[in-house]
Amino acid sequence: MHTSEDLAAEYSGYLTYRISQLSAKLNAQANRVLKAEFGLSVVKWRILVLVHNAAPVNAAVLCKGLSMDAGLFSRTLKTLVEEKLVKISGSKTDKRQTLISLTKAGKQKVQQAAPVMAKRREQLTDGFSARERSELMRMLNILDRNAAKTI
Amino acid sequence: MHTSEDLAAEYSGYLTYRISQLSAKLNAQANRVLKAEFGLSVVKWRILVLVHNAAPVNAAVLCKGLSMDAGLFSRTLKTLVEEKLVKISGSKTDKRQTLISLTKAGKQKVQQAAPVMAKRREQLTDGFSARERSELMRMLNILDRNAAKTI
DNA sequence: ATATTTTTATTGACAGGTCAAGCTTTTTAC
DNA sequence: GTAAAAAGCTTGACCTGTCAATAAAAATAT
Repeated sequence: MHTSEDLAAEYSGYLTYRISQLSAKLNAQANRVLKAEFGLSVVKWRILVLVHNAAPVNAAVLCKGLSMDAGLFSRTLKTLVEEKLVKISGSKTDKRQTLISLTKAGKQKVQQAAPVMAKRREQLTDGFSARERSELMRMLNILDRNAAKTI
Repeated sequence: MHTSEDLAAEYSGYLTYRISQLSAKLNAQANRVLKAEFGLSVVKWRILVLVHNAAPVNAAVLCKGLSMDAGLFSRTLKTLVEEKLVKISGSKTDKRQTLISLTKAGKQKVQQAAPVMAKRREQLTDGFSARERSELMRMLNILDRNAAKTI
């Protein structure tokens, strides 16, 4: 008879599964921190960060930049507007677009959360040398490229 | 004004984001292949593989082995039973448990899909030396451990 | 100029996944 | 031996994320 540890060990050789597990863990954790301390979700946080660095910017640019689904973006943006963290205005040059920027409260939120999230990222690679860190990034790049052409 | 490429490049230094993106990409791809060729999902596939290697086994062991939510597992198992890929029977020794094993059709499905999925995993690390492959696994282990204690 | 195609954004429908409540059975503590 | 706690599983409610359909505006082609 197998124990759950046996099975976990067996499955852990599956790279795709490993990555999926790690991603889920990191995501759940980030969501917990963001919600508890700032009332945010990961999706909201990502949008806020990009808007902070690029405002005023339209939805299509953000969606592509984040590889985010347009529907998810649209709905999340709506709640961010309701929460008065971002504000939108119609573009003069293209009436389809809505230009997005942060409100004062939105900027404050980003400035509060940024150091916490940065620290979290640093802790994640605790024990990595600078060389290993860049090696990891290089490997992720290759995996990403291979994933694009897989099957 | 920023382009979506600018934003993507900017955000790509965020390790957690990179991992999340890669994971989503791999997951979507696996789902496409599994659905198109075998009528499966990733969740179903993972369950089938573990049951194949460990049957007869109960739900709790599989859930822990896959770090899967018990609710999701229960519902997915139900459809696998309806699809006649797995069969369940009550345990003699513990009346709470249901023992899970594959039907003949379930075994066939695993045997058909296994090589396809194995090839996919191999392609993913195309260009990696054996050393790099194990180095990647080592790094993922560290990330996983660090994630456990982060914030 | 006008017709066609593409882009931008929103919406509805649905599958994937999480969380808490509840029920039965087993284990633990006294 | 019985009460309390924990384990195994299911279900309901709910949130996230994906996909297809739609509508308006802009770009392109002829």
